[in-house]
Amino acid sequence: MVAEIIINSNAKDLNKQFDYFVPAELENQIKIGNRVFVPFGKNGVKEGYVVCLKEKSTFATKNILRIEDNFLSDFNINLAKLMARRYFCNVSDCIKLMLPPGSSSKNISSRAKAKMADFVYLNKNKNEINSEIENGTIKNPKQIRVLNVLFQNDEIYILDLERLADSTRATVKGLEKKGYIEIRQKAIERNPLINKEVKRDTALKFTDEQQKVYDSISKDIENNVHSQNLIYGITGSGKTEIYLQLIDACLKQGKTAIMLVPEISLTPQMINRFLARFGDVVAVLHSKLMLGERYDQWQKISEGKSKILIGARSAIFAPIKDLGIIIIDEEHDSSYKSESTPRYSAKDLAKYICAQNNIPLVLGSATPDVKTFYDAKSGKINLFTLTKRANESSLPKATIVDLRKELAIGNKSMISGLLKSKIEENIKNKKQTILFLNRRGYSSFIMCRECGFTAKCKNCNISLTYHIGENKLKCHYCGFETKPLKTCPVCKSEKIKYFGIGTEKLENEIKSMFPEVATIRMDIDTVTKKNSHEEILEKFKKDNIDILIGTQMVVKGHHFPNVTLVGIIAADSSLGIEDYRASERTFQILTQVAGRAGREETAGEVIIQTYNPDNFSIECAKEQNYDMFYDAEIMLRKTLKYPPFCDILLFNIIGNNEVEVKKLAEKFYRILTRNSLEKMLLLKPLPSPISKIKNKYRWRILAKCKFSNSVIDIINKSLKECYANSNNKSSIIVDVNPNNMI
DNA sequence: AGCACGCCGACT
DNA sequence: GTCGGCGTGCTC
Repeated sequence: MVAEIIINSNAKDLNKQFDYFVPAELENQIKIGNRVFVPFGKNGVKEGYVVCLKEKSTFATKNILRIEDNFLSDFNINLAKLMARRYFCNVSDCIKLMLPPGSSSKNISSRAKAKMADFVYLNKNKNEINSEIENGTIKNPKQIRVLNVLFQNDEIYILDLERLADSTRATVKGLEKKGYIEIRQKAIERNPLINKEVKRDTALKFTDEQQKVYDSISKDIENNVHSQNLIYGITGSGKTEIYLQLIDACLKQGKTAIMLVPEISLTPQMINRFLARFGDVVAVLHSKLMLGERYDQWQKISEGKSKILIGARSAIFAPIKDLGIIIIDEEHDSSYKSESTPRYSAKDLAKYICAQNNIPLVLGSATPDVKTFYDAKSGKINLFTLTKRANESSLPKATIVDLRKELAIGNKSMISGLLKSKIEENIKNKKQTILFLNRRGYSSFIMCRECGFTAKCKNCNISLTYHIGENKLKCHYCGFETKPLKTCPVCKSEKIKYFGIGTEKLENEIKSMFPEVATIRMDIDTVTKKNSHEEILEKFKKDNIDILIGTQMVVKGHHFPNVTLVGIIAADSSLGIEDYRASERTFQILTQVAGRAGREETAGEVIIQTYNPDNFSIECAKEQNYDMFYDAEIMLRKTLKYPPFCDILLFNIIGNNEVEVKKLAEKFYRILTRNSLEKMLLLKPLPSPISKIKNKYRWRILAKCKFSNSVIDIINKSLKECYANSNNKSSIIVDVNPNNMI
């Protein structure tokens, strides 16, 4: 028997199958998906995965050395192959996503393992021991207490035994030596959900709107029908309750469920809501878990102990069986698209997985992705609209402030007169305020006014940002740090000017404007530890801090009943980016930030400061009107031929040598042009907007096309051709509808 | 990717 | 002569 093996390597040349003999003694246990070790090259041993079994090979075949483990199914292997073709990467890169957490690590010692603990068992029967106690063979009271505890427990954790019997390790070990008991190592679960005393709750009564959604989708679960569904409803319209009851419907039919949420929304409150409804059949997977915790959650899912998985994007690869539904909450969120190899879209893959399993896919959002909404309007996706807010609270009142007029009347501060007076009023009324500015640090641009020199990172073609807290200039791309400049390194002038505003400067300005006010800042610089994100928000809420200043991190997760004012300092900051989704991003983030204001009985207020008061995405965000935004945006997309009317392909050419990068970009462009058969509209290769990051030079080629099977073939063929007998060390990264055009 | 092979210049 | 620089090609 011969097995086709994919070698675990990210080398371009090794992204193919290699044939190996299956030794006779392994023939009855070898399966597709096995992880194996094989001899490879002159005298190397490599890890690989069985992707196919067949009779014979045309190659001079070697023997498989051994089978390592068996975590992958046929479905996994097929999915990995499909992804490799579709996302232009190696099959082994995709397989790694599906293996237990920690097992793809090269360093054996850092691999996740089951956590072992000592458990104690009786080794003789109860009656025998009892008579020995009665006749005085056993007379040590500590030993008797230990044995008594063991009479009550078939199996007990050694520390619990010692505590319950008020004894010590010496006593327990003594009993083991005499043969009365046995101590065995057993895998225990590290549970991130432990210590959570959550009161169980039950299903809430649906509104008519909710009931309609539930009826339709639960029917698909029951009948094993694949459907795509969008639940479009504003915050507070009760999407989560529908999710909960759909998942409950799955459980009742012996099925399981995956719910994807953006990484940042995977907060304790969110998890608690699921624990309250479902208890310990819930598993979570996200990046903040320790490796061991992640491993155990994965294991629990694999063994079928967990029926519900809540996780960030990579949770779709978890080994859950009998899947009944996949739900993607906040489906517009950009975190569902991976920004590193493999650059997959969890939404697209979820669609595929649901179709393969004949189960419904549910997408939910208050501000759906323009492409999703287009598909919903055109009937490709079932559209369910929730119009009523469950708690009948009213939308916040929003006002736009024109910062140009502010400048004209001589206000050079970042806080407009109106916002200042509103903050004052809020402080007086003991209400809380959130100020949103999507840029961290103090100043983002440092220039010599004498000669025009600007402070740039030595590794990246980007200006350094001044951080006043650490008194350093920092690069937000590579982490490079240097001392702030007092004199210009070129002309020695002292006229160094710091431009641009960040959250640190905003905090300083607020503090000097309102000296006695308590503020708290939340951005990557203040959020470092495992739970710090949570801690800051908790502190803001509990200690009733007057003002929270933050980047987009403040947008999700928490609900602050006492926040009645939200100030958006610079609404245009995301408009300027060179990206077809700039308006969509701006609308979404503004709408979400605005939604933070006043969700209880007090109506909230939102002040939106901008230099572009007439921009439609800002205007629509002010009105909190998604439909109005969508209608305007879709017209633009159609005119300009942007998604959903076509796809944007970004080819990033990256390498250590500037000349080589340019050469490869031009070569690839020539090959692509020749192969594309007019199916793609290709733009000439140019240096990327940020032409160097982490000392790597960057060029790019942009293309517009309908991303079809034939286009995938053209690109794969062109990549192969381009890399074939080339000594160019630069690489080409293909990104379809990238989050980031930089 | 990692490793061997081989072609060429440099040097004891 | 022969040591070692790295470009080239192969791994079932």
